[in-house]
Amino acid sequence: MSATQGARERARTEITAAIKEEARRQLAVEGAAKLSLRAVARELGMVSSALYRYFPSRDDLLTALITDAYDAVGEAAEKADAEAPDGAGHRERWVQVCLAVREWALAHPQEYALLYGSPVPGYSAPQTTAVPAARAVTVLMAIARDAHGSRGLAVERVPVGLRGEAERLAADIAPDFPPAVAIGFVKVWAELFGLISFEVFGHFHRVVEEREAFFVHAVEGLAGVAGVLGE
Amino acid sequence: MSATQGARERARTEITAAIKEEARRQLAVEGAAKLSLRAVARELGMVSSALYRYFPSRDDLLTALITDAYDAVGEAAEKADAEAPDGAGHRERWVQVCLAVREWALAHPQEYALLYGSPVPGYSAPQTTAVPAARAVTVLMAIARDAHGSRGLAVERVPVGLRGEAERLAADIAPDFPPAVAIGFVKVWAELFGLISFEVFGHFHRVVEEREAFFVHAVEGLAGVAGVLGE
DNA sequence: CCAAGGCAAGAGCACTGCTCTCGTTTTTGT
DNA sequence: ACAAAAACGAGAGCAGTGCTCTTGCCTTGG
Repeated sequence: MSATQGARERARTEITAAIKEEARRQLAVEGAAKLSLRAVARELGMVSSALYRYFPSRDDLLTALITDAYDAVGEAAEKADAEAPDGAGHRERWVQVCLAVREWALAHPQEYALLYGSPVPGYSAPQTTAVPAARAVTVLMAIARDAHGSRGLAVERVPVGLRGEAERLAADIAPDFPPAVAIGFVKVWAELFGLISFEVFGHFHRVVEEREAFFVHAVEGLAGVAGVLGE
Repeated sequence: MSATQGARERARTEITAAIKEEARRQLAVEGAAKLSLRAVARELGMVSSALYRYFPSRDDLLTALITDAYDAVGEAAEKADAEAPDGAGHRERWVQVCLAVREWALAHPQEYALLYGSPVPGYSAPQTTAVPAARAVTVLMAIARDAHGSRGLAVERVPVGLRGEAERLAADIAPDFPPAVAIGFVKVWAELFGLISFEVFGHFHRVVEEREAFFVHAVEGLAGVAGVLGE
């Protein structure tokens, strides 16, 4: 909080960062299952019990990594949107953001697995991760919103049985969205991560070869479902 | 192989099955991360080292569970298709099969996570699981094939940059499919599991409430992308 | 300046996957 | 039918894990 903090406090934040960094390193190499508190401590030249001053348990370390990872993917999405060329249409922005998320996932498969793979313990982080988790989706939502504002939105109709859910959903996540757009958006959100997960988790092995082109084609289709048209 | 096998051989298959059964039980309760060989052995009244006569390692036990799980979801899909009413259109069959996969996943979340969540070790099963893994997708492919045969197929066009990939893909997975259908089918396949994974892994918590209706709406949309029309 | 609290270290507990050895039992080859 | 070979269960043991507790040191705040 303050620029000049006590030496002890500074040491604490530094060591905490070092622990997370080393944990992230081991996570990338061995995967979440084999992430070992003792190994992290060993590599940092401290004894394992000392590490518990910083993280009360292994799961808390993992939760911290999850929060950071959500932030990282959110930042990648935000950066991609910000760097989109000025004249870019909504669909082009959409594709660029999706590509950024995919590339982050491919570059950090184990961290991605922490976020969108199997939930490791019982339930790790209920509320703490909610805010950073929303960053990436907020970017895509903003694009849909812009498309909506400039009438670049066209969406399929919602079946009657789902109309109540659609209205409730719109009210919850984006009150300015028409219910049909809200439903379409959630669909697309989940489907996007189906595409990324299949690629990251190896299900496209010996199936899809030109993966980036395939991905772009797919998310262009998804943009249509979310109602994000071209220019 | 033979109906009358030696007592030893019969005991072996029985014990192997008992081990997998108990492992599956523990998997459902605690999750894959905490599945313990020793706990399984303990529950079965044998010593842990004896278990290694049946599975060379913990990962091999997991691989066996994965194979069985692929078979289970494949069987669920096949059954749903077989039980579809006689006059059912292609789209209705499609939805029923998707629902069956989803319901299996919701009923066996930990086993589902083994298949479509984070790949646990490095890579567990390369070729062994390929055949059972294909069962479910084969069912959906058959529906698309039937739709194709009765001209119930209409699919978006493939961009030029992806045309080569589309042809190669069609030749690999379904030579009787037009390239555009093959591409659309793979897209839909991945997106379907995005929907299921988000629901099973809890990403729809406090987002989607009427989940079955939402799912049906979503997979009806996917049917369209795969080119499977109504009646 | 001194008590209070944060800190690192070590020992220790209960648990894990896995290996090896050692008798016993079943199957197999002659 | 008998001996050799293979399969098996039990136990001890190794290296590793998450986590707790106690013991001193040292930086803080009053």
